[in-house]
Amino acid sequence: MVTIYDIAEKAGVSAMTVSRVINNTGRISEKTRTKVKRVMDELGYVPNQMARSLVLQETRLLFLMITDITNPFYTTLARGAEDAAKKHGYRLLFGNTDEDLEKENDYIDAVLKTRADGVLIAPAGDASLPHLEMLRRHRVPFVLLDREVPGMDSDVVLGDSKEGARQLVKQLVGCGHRRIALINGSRTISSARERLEGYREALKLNDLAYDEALVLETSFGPRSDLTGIEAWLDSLRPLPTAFVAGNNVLAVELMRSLRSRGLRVPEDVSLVCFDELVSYAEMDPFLTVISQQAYQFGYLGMQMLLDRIQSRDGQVPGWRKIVLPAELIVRRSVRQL
Amino acid sequence: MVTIYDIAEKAGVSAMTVSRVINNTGRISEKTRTKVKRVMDELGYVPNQMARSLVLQETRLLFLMITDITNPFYTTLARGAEDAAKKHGYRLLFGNTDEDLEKENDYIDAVLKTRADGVLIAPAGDASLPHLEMLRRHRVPFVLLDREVPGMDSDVVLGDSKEGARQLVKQLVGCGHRRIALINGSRTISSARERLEGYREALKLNDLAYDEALVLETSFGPRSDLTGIEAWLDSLRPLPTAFVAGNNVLAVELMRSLRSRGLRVPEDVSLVCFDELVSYAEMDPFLTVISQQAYQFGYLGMQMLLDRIQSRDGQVPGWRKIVLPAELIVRRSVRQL
DNA sequence: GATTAATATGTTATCGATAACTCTAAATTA
DNA sequence: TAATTTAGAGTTATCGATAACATATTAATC
Repeated sequence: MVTIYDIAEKAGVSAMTVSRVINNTGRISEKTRTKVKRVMDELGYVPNQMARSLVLQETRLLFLMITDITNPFYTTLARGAEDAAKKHGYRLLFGNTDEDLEKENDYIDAVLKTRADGVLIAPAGDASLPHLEMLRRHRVPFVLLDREVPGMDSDVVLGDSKEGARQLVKQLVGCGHRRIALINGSRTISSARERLEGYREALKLNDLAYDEALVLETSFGPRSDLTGIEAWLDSLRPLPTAFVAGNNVLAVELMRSLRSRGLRVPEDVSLVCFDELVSYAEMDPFLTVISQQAYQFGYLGMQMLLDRIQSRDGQVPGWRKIVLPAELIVRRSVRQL
Repeated sequence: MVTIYDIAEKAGVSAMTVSRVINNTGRISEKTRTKVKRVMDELGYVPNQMARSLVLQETRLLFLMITDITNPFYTTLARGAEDAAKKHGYRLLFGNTDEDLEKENDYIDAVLKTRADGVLIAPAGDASLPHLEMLRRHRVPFVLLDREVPGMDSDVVLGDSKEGARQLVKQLVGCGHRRIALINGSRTISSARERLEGYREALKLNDLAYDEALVLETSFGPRSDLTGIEAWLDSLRPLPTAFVAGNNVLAVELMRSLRSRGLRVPEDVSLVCFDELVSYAEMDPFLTVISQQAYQFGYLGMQMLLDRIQSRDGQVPGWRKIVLPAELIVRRSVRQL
C-alpha cells in the first residue's frame, strides 16, 4: 500500500508536507503542491482512514441498526438516514439485528470497537437497555428510532402509535365492525405497547368490550411464528370480522394464514395494519394502513444525531423527542358491514 | 477512552501483557490473567479496532454494495451476505448506490480509505469498470453479484437471466400470447442484456417476429421514469396482450401505469417478471415470476470472497463463476387466451 | 550447586497519519 | 544595514495497538 512516506520520498519532501497538501492546511508553495499532487496521482495514493482516525480521534463513521432489513419500513428509513449522513460527509454503516438481542449486542460491540462517532438505533426492545447504557458509558451519541426504551433518556424519533391504532379501530368501527382482533408485536417493544393501548382506548370509546382472547402477542420480527397464528385463529370462535395488525410483517403473515383457510380479504374478513407492505406503496393499493413517514424517521433521526455529535461536549439542550404523525390511508381491505 | 495502557497501569503490568491477555497469545500466568481481566471489566475496556487494524494490516471489515436498498431482491441478498460474513467473524458494511455511478464512486473511495478486506458488489453497470479497476489496482479482493462487467475478470455470482427470459416468454406463448412486450433495464447492465437476448431467442424459437417498438429500455433503478413508461404505452397500438418486466421494480411501475389507464392484470393484460415483488413472496401469490435465489447470491458470493481473502497471495485457482438457476413460478397474472 | 531450559513478563520499534513545535531563507521594516 | 516578520518547509511526539526481541524468574537437569 502506498503511504504518505512513499509520496514524500518520491516528491523529495517531508511526510508532513504531503499531509498538508492532502488536507489543504498550512502554507505550501504552488510548486510543491503540484509536484506532490502529481506524485500522488502517479502512485494512486489513497489516505489510510484508520491512521487518520487514530490521531484525529474521530472516524466520521456512523452506525444504523435496524431490526429487519427485509422490512420496507426500515429500508426506507435507512435511505433517509443515508441521505442525511451523506449530506454532512459522514459514512454510514448498516447493521441488521433481526429483532435479536444477541445480534444487537454483537453490533454494539462492533460499534464500540470501531469507535463510530454515533449510532442510530431501532432497539430490539426494552431489554436493549444495557446495550444503550453501554453506548452512554462510552460516550457514543445515539438516537433511538421507532421505539423508546424505558429507563433511558435520549433523543428519539417516534411514530404516533397510539393515535394510529385509534384511527385504525375507528375506521373499522365506522364500517360496522364490532368484533375486532389485534395481532401485535411483543409487549417488550414500546411501539407494540402503544398500539395495544390505542386499540383498547378506541374500543372503550366505542363502547366495545376489550377481550383478551382477541389479542395475539407475537413478534414483529422477520420470521414470526406461523403456528402461533394458526392456533390463535383456531381459537377464535366466532371469527372476528376484522383484524388490526401491529405492523406490515404481521399483516402479511396473517393474510397468508387467512388465505390458507380459504378466507378472503375483504370479502370474508377485513384487515388493516401499520406501515406499507412494500416501498412502492402504490403498487398494491389494497390494504388500509397507517402509513408512517419511514424516510423521515431516518432523515430526522440522523440530523438529530449529527447535531449531538457536532455540539459534543457543548451545551446539551436536553433530550429531544420527535413524534411523527400517523396518516390513515383508506383503501380496499375493509368491508362495509 | 480507556486504553490498554490504562489497564496496564492499574493492573501493575506492561501494555504487552494486557495485549496478550486480550488476544490469548503467548504465556500468561493465571494470576496476572485474572487480575488484568478484572481491571478490564472494571474500566469497561473495549479494544480500539483502528489501532489494531493499523498494525495488523487487516480490518476484518467487508463491504457490500447494492444498487437499491428498497428492492427486496437486494435486501434478501444482503441478509445472505451478512449471515455468511458473520459466520466467519467478519463485519459487513452496506452501501446503497441507487444505480448511480457517482454514488458508487464515493463508496469505492470509502472502501479504499477504510482499507476494507474485501468487497461484494452489484455494479451499477458496465461503466463501473474503472471502479473495479481501482479495487484491483489496490489489491482489494472483490466478487461481482448479479451483474458482470465486460473487460473485468473476477469471481461472480449470476442468475441465469437468458434462460429465465426464455421461460417467461415460453410461458406466455403457451397461454396463447403472441404480441409480447418487454420493459427492461438499461443495456449497460449485463443482466438486462441477457434478458433481452433470452426474450429475442424465445420469440424466434416460437416463430414470432422481434419488434423493437415492443421493447422499452429504461432503468432498473429505484426511481425509474414514469413518463417514459406512459409514453411507451401510448405508442403501443394495439396494446400487447402480455408484458415481460426485466425486474420487480419495473413490474410494479408498469402495473401502476396500467392501472392508471384502467387496465387490469390479468383480465386485460398479462404480466410476468423477474424477481419476487416482496421478500414475503407468499404474501401476494399473484405475479408469475422468475424467482431468483436472492439469499444464495449473497451467501455464496460472500463465501467466494472469503475464500479469496483467506488464500490471499496463495494459489489463485482462476476466477469462479456461479450461475444460479432461474425458477419459474406460475401464478395468476397470465390470462389464457 | 552450576547449567540449562522453560515460563512469564518487559522494551522498543512500528503501523500511517497529524499536531505542535522548530528551523531556514527570503521579504519587510526600522 | 540590522532587526524583525513571514512563508515554506522539516522534526519529533503521538494516537492505541502488536511483533519481535530482550530479560528476569523459576524449574528441571546433570
